[in-house]
Amino acid sequence: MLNDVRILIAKCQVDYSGRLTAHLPYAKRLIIVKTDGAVSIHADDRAYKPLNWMSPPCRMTVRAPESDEPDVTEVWEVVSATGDRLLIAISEIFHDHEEAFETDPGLEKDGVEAHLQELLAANTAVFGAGYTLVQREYPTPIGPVDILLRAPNGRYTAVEVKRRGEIAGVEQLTRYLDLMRRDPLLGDVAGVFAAQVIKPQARTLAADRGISCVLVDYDALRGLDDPSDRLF
Amino acid sequence: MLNDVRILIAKCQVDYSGRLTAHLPYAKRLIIVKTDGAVSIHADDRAYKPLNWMSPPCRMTVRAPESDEPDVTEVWEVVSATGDRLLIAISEIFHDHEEAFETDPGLEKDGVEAHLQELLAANTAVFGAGYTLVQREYPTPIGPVDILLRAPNGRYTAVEVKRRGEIAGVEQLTRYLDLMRRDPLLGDVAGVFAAQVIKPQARTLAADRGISCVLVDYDALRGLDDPSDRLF
DNA sequence: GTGTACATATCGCAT
DNA sequence: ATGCGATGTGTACAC
Repeated sequence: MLNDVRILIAKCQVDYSGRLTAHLPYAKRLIIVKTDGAVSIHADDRAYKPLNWMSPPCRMTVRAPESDEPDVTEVWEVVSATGDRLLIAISEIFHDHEEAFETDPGLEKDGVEAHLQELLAANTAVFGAGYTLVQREYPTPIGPVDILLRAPNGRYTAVEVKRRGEIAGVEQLTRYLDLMRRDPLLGDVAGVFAAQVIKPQARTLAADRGISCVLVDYDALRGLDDPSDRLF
Repeated sequence: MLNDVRILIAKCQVDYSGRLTAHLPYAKRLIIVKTDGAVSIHADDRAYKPLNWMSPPCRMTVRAPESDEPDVTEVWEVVSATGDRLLIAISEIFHDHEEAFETDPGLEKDGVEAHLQELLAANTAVFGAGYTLVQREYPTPIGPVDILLRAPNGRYTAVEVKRRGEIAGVEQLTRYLDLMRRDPLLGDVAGVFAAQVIKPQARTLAADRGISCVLVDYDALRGLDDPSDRLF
């Protein structure tokens, strides 16, 4: 573990070889070395994504330039355990800064799929009157079904929960249904695709597979779950 | 378009609301503002991924702190066209630097799926003797089939190309086959799943669907395509 | 370690 | 804009 984050602005050339090979010709770029060992090389665009990088765990060594690298002042070689290699040839440094950081108190999130699943499991009436919760994360050999319900008439119902409903989610639920329907204890399991927004293609595919769709209003559901929220 | 990239190390608190809501309590962090408008807030770990960010297009305004923010020196508000909002309250600046960049000459990649597809289309013998290329990116209503071949016996063969063969790729090919087989001009199209590595689950699913698998050796194929490469 | 699914995924291309 | 597929996806979690 390094102590400091290093921020370097330098003219550099970069070569990566690993899952693919990639090359960056000489140009001025921002290079960040984090305390977890991660190295990233940024242009002034591409949002937060670097042009090239090495993820930890990896190890960096610095060597002097070879004789055929006239303008290079130093070469960084970053190697990962899987054999990925990042070579950074540095020829001119414009800015160089190191800074110590404490452990970050961390990010608090709200509104991800897990929260949606919790709220739906606690409010099964969303799926129709009389539906009862059997289990969340009901296990199948190819992955867990988000929510398993039982309809008033006794039929099991598998619910796939997504923030945004797209084709892949319908495919996922279809695989679960195929498997569960082979289990005589479950019988002819019904499928429900629940999401905050459902794209037309996903809706069409679901209809074609006999899967019904439920649109979820996250804020309303949270309100049902905790009416005091409405005061704010 | 801003002129400079700004690198700021500061104690800050961050609130994001958009696709989800997220909160970061006060701590020292690295803040980068790129010339494309992107803002990212980094801890000293998590590889190249920021704790919080705003992607362009977005607009940043800076305002003075409210009276109930005693230690705050300034507040950045970053808003995107879709209504996503990032609030950064800055209370102590440790480092602040701006640097101008030129347009980056850009990244050259080799070994991505497109190259694999090119090589396979140019070397149809990989699929068996006598196979001929009908079309690359053969269009269907739900997306293009990577390669369409014709077998020596006249049967059409749809090839899905992946660098790494996983279940999703088999599902994708299955959807294409379902659709193509409805077209009387194509008839009973065969399916081939071609990848550099194929995971056991994907292989099993493919077998279950009557799809055959072809392992591709990228380097050998490139050698076939351009024998001069072997000299290097 | 493998398999599976989520992510503020991001990114690029075609319609 | 939306849809669709690729990504050096990265990351967490279960088996």
